[in-house]
Amino acid sequence: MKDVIENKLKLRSVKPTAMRLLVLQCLMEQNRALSLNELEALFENADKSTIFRTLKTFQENYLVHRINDGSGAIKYALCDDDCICSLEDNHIHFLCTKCEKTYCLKDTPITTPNLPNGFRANFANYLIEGICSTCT
Amino acid sequence: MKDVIENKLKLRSVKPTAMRLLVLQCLMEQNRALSLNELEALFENADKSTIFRTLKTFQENYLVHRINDGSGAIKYALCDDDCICSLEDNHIHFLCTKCEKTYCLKDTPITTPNLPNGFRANFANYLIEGICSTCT
DNA sequence: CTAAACTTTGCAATGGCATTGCACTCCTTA
DNA sequence: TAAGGAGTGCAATGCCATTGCAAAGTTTAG
Ligand SMILES: [Mn+2]
Ligand SMILES: [Mn+2]
Ligand SMILES: [Zn+2]
Ligand SMILES: [Zn+2]
Repeated sequence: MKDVIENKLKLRSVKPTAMRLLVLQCLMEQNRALSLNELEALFENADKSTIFRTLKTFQENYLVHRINDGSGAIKYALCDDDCICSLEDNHIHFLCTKCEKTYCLKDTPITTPNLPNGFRANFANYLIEGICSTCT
Repeated sequence: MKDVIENKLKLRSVKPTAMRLLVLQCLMEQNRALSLNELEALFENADKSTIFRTLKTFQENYLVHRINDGSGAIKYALCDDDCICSLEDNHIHFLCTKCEKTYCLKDTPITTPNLPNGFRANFANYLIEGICSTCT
């Protein structure tokens, strides 16, 4: 288990510090997107800015992607191993308005529409709000 | 011109105060989504909280919809006259990363994907980032 | 092995934006 | 004409993201 986590870091050339291992493990265990505050709450004695910088490092090295779900706080979720956060890697995110949890719907790829003339797309953030399967 | 604006308000049963007429006119003239700060800057001597409450009233009466474009500030844009801000009224928004302007792509309706079992959609926010036609 | 150089962490600000309390003004109505 | 209600301005407040700085930990050259 710890090996899997360390490998994920090594794969992206990120040095495995204690904090990084913990945060990465957390993100792997929860299969959903977490906010900075949610992550902080899961640890008790870790500083928020350290977690913030951990996530920033992760993000810069394609270990996580950030999700703007309109909840006021940015959510972070694990990237796939081959993710480079390109337009092709973007996928739909779902925010349940009941349990307030945000999920990556990686099996539901984003279909980029035909844009008006002269518009070019680099990144897509497709967020669907509704009721999730456990809250139905 | 002023008639058109007043009619828009009457259509939604919103009393036409001076501020409301001004804000609505502003939103009609710019054909794009504006943030609270952008609107405030366009007026000089209007209070931000008044504009905020004006937009809130507009939003509650389907005169404007709010757009989360990840820029840090919520953007507001005019609704169509028959809009009730339902899932069917949701449309794609485009943020140009060069000029920082956000546009409603009302001609580019959102295709709601098939969600996993048990997930139900109520609202969609589909944001595309890229370069707009005037910045190309 | 040891000291300098670099990285990571913790703590305490800072800054931006949304939102609200309160008093004042303005408008409507009995 | 006075009372009630709606709209406005100003000044807070709160939340979240982000950063400066110094301490602690790690790596590397000598
Ligand atoms: Mn995701
Ligand atoms: Mn729009
Ligand atoms: Zn749920
Ligand atoms: Zn542009």
